[in-house]
Amino acid sequence: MSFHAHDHRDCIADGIAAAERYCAERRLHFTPVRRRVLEMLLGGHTSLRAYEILDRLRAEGLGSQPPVAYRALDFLVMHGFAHRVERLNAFIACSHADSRHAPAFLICRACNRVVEAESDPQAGELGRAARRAGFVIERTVREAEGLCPDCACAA
Amino acid sequence: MSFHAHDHRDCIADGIAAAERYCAERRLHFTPVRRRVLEMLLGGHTSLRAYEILDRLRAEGLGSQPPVAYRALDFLVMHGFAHRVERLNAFIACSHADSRHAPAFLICRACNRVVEAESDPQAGELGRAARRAGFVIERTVREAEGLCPDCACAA
DNA sequence: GTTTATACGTGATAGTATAACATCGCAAGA
DNA sequence: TCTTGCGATGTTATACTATCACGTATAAAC
Repeated sequence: MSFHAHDHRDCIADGIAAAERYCAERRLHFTPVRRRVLEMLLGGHTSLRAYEILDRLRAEGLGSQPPVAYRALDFLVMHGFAHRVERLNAFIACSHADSRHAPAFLICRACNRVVEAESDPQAGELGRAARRAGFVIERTVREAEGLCPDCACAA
Repeated sequence: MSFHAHDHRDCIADGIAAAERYCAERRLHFTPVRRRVLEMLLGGHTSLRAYEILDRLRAEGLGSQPPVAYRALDFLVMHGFAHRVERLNAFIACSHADSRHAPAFLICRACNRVVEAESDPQAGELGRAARRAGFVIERTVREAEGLCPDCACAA
């Protein structure tokens, strides 16, 4: 996944299918709200904020109070279908439907697109600093803000 | 700076002195509110949230409304005396009073101490992904959450 | 001294997130 | 079948984070 165009319907269908499989295997409930929120996140390569999601759920009669959205997002994040983008206080569908990983994000401040790269939690300066300090890493946040190729050219 | 004990009064005095020098050189106003907020941040190796800072300012008669705290924090962050920790929505004094740099943080989820390491914005998986994608990095967020040596042993 | 730019005071409001408790529905076990 | 327990949802309220807008004060520049 990069900043290039592609047939986006596949992203949605594949993402939903993967989540269905995963939940079926583990006897998890892939409920209507959870499915719908994942569809929304898969629907674009920009992140969505919790209240944008809530507004859409409300419009569809799937829930009207903040906890509805946050619970669905918690579920999706916990099981790796979505990630939280700390820098934006927002959420985005996972691009690597496979296993657990430490996501890294490139965030375009002009067009708001976000692309995900994988990273090793123990790698880089964080890993080095942790080993030096005797620190046990459980989770990492790696996000870069800047300009995507399209917006950099336009600038 | 690491998770080890040290004489902490020096941290505060040195940090304030450096900020004074920097501001004097550039004709910036190191006002009472700004100084006091920096002292608070230097006063511990945990991060402080904006409203904790605001509460203390209020108690000292230095301002009672959110913008007072946020303006001071904006100033300190802009000039590199403090950093924002995205993962915590909080702020911490800069440990490297020197020049501009891309901070990386190790955040202990048990004792809330935070230590800062330096990093190269273009390094690591973010840098690689950016070069591959043609993405121009302007700012990076690198934060690891986990257990510091003390808390890892205690666990 | 006047001008100008910067900082501060203040009230209002926007945006993000969780606590707490009630209800519902389904599935495992008596 | 019953009931018991668990996970999910509904709902109210509230906590926490951040900014806007506008007026005033202060200090440096001219």
